[in-house]
Amino acid sequence: MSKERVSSKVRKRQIAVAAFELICAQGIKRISISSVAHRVGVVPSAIYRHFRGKLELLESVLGLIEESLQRNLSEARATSCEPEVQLRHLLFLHTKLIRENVAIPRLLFSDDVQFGDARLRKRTYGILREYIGGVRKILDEGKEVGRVQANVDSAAASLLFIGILQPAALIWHLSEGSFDVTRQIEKAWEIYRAQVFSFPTGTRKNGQEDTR
Amino acid sequence: MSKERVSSKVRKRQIAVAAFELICAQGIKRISISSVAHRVGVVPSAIYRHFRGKLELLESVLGLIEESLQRNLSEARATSCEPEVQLRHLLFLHTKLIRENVAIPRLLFSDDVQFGDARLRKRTYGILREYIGGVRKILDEGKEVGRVQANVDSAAASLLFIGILQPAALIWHLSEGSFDVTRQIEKAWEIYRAQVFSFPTGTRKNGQEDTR
DNA sequence: ATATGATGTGAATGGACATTCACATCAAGG
DNA sequence: CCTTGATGTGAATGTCCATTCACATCATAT
Repeated sequence: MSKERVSSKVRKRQIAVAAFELICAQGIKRISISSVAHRVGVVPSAIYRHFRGKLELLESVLGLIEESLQRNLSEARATSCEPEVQLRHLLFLHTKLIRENVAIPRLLFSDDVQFGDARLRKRTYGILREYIGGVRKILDEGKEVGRVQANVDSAAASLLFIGILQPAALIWHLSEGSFDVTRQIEKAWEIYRAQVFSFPTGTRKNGQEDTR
Repeated sequence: MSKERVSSKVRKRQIAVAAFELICAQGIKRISISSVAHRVGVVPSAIYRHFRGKLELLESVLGLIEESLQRNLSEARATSCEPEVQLRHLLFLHTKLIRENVAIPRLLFSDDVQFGDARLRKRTYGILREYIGGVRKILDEGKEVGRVQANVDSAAASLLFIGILQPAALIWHLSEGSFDVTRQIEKAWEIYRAQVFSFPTGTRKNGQEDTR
């Protein structure tokens, strides 16, 4: 059936990628050992030569997602030393990533992860914490050099950063593409940026806490 | 098996509620006609006296969710005529709702809805649009009376409002409750509020667009 | 009181799926 | 060449599930 035999290391990745792509295309519910095997060009039982079971396969897919997110983080940090530019670029990359790989939110929010094995949940938690931690680091560094408002809570701001995109992506998917996600992100970013970042001159004043 | 016979109208709701509670407790994947029937105290085939199939049942659960969200919206609007207070209260209600009924995000983001029947997807889309529309209305009214910054895009701001809570709820659930969701919401709201709402005096100035 | 329609039951059917196992085939080293 | 371990195959098993159907039972209107 398959063209050739391949070393386990290569097959393992092939299988994980196939599963990832299937989730993108059809959602989590429809991936089965059978469907993944078929996509790789192999018989279902062959999967078990490389994974102990479905759980281990899903863990492997989470690994792929982790890679993508980390890659984005690195790329964003490399673009500029300006925290605002870094974060803006990260938002751009994140938007792109999710548009092209619906599998990511799909899997991360899926039932299998959220209610399935504790191991999957912990793994997912770790991945998200790492990513959000990266965002937070950008903000904290920005604070040090005075580019980020000192009175902004960086933990909260890093999560809210995710909130810029998450609802938009959801609606976008439900609307079957008719919703203008790019515009939404743009406008939401403006709101976010204006509050989180200091102005270049560093002389913005707007009395934050003593008004209520 | 069941204590008594009940009219279809009542049973229908019982069944929908049972399904909703099961989703809360165990996630979507584990609800089956069997499990729902068992929870109601009835035999699986009895479900089909009231619903054409599983799809119709899920639609019915979506109806329950719609009710909750609309109820929150009404209650929030009734608390005050101040848009800021209304929105703050809505955030509070929303937090509470999601903490107590994990089923809501669970179902709305589930595979069954996102990749299942187009009908479910449209229904969900409608529910969310209605809810977000309500938020937007609050913001637009606020603009009219000068309580909301005129240069804020209300469509974007209403979606970002959802973004205050959504990522926090996700992390909270993954962390198995150890994450302090209340504090996160509080801080994120501060960021949001400060940018979206005008100050009581209406004299805030911070040059929005000419800085980059 | 009895006919009728609504509600509930138990058994049965068929499909999808994860997993296992005995066997086949290949690649590489002795 | 031939042994050995890794990779792949096809069939089989057992479980869970949605759905259907013939039959039972109740509620009520006539």
